[in-house]
Amino acid sequence: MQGSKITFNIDKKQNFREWYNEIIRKAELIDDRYNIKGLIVYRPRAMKVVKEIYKLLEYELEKKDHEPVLFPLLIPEENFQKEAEHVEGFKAETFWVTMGGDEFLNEKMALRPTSETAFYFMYSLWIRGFSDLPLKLYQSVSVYRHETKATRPLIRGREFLWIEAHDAFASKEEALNQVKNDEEVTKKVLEDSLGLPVFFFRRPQWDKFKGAVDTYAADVIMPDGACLQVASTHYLGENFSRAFNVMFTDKDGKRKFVHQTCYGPGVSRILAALISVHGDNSGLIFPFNVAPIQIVIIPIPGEGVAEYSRRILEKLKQFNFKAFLDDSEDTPGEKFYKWEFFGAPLRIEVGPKEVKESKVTLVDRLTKKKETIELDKLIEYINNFSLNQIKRLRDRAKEAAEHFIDHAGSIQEVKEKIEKGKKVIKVPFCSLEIDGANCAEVIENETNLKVRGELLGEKQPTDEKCIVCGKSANHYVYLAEAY
RNA sequence: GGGGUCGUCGUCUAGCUUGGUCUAGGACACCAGCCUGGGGCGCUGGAAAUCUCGGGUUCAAAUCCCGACGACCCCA
Repeated sequence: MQGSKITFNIDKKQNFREWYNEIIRKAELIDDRYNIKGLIVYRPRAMKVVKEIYKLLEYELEKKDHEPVLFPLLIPEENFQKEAEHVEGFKAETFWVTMGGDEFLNEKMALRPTSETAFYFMYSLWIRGFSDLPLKLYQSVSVYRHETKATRPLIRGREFLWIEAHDAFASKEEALNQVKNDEEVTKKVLEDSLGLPVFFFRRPQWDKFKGAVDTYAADVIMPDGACLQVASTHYLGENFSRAFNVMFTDKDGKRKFVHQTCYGPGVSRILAALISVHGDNSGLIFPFNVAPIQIVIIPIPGEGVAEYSRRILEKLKQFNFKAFLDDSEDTPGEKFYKWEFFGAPLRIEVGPKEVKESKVTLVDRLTKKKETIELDKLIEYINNFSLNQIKRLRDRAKEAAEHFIDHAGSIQEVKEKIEKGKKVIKVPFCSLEIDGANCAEVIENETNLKVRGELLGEKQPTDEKCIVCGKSANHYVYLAEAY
């Protein structure tokens, strides 16, 4: 692994898919040579980031009163079939365990594609009275879906990592409020900590989670302008509590069904977005706070350099920075290229000059600008850098996303905007209820774009017409390609 | 769901059309030794592939045929 020479020369803007396919393998993030379709190995460089992403999400969820649990991987068919719409939605892509040794099982068991039917079976046992509510639990696990479409590493796999939070409330209002809560968690982690701008939509009825009343979802705009759904939150109403008989005795003494929500941020996909949005033609760029190696020290051989660089490494470790001293036999130039490719946000160069003057030379991965400072100022500099770098990454990502966004007042105009390279187009639209499905289909046939939904918290049209049927428009919806 | 391209050392590949000369060639990476060192791709030597798997045709298969598995691309 040491000293491996990387030749990487793919233009991200021109050829994003190829860029992505190459970088995830060459940067040793994943290995998709595992011999089952759609299952990949997460290598250390990816797994370290995955753990950081989990940490951020779990921290925010727990701040909002969620507690961790771990449910079994297997769900008995009996549970699975309780909510009719849910089974319909998932049965085509569920893996089933049918045998134990040589014996066929009496009842087959599903490899969880999602865990509503595992959680709510237990919720019916746990929830008695209003004092048991709200119940807010989450688990950090992998789920399994027998994807029939083409799989794509980290983006669409038959196994992927996520968190699923399952919340039960006494009232509809509290449940609906949880959706806003989930939006906040998503934005806090994705935008504030990871620098990934998200668009939080209410999805149309024809595109909702099977079994939900309403689905809300966060999309990240990828470098090719297509949307990647990185988290979704579902208002389940009483659909599942009725199916699983999850009831409580309210303050008025009456037995009532709980109101539920569930929230699923997709960690695999968040990683895919992180790689895609921040990387450039020289390789990966990680935000400082989640980088597997935050600071790499490259010695330029000379009098006292080895010892000086070891001293710096020790100091950085003392301050809990993830630092690495590359004292391999490669030439400094080779190391520069290598660590830029691997996305280390900050590089320290130390050579004879620095040793003599008690200084260090720092290079920012993002701008590649060099700066030499006093060794004494190093920690202060890094603290500053970590705050500052995420801001710059976020601004840069926002700019890249906005570049794709536009609006239109007719299908013709949508087509013109597409011609001009726009990929996410806001239009007035009749209805997100099932009666709008026909218009969505027309749009998809004409433009290849899907209706992603209405942006939460955005002003909706007052006297505009749907661009397809001409009926009065109730929503501004965003049209985009989707992963 | 439909169509297409492809699978040879760790990686990228040559060979496949016209089966035998392939005991499978190269480059990069790897290992050993040298050299060098502030933006990489110097030297010498070494190890590394029963050609994705299963079947078939043949005296003979990386090469031809069938199937499976896997990867990528395009369309719905």
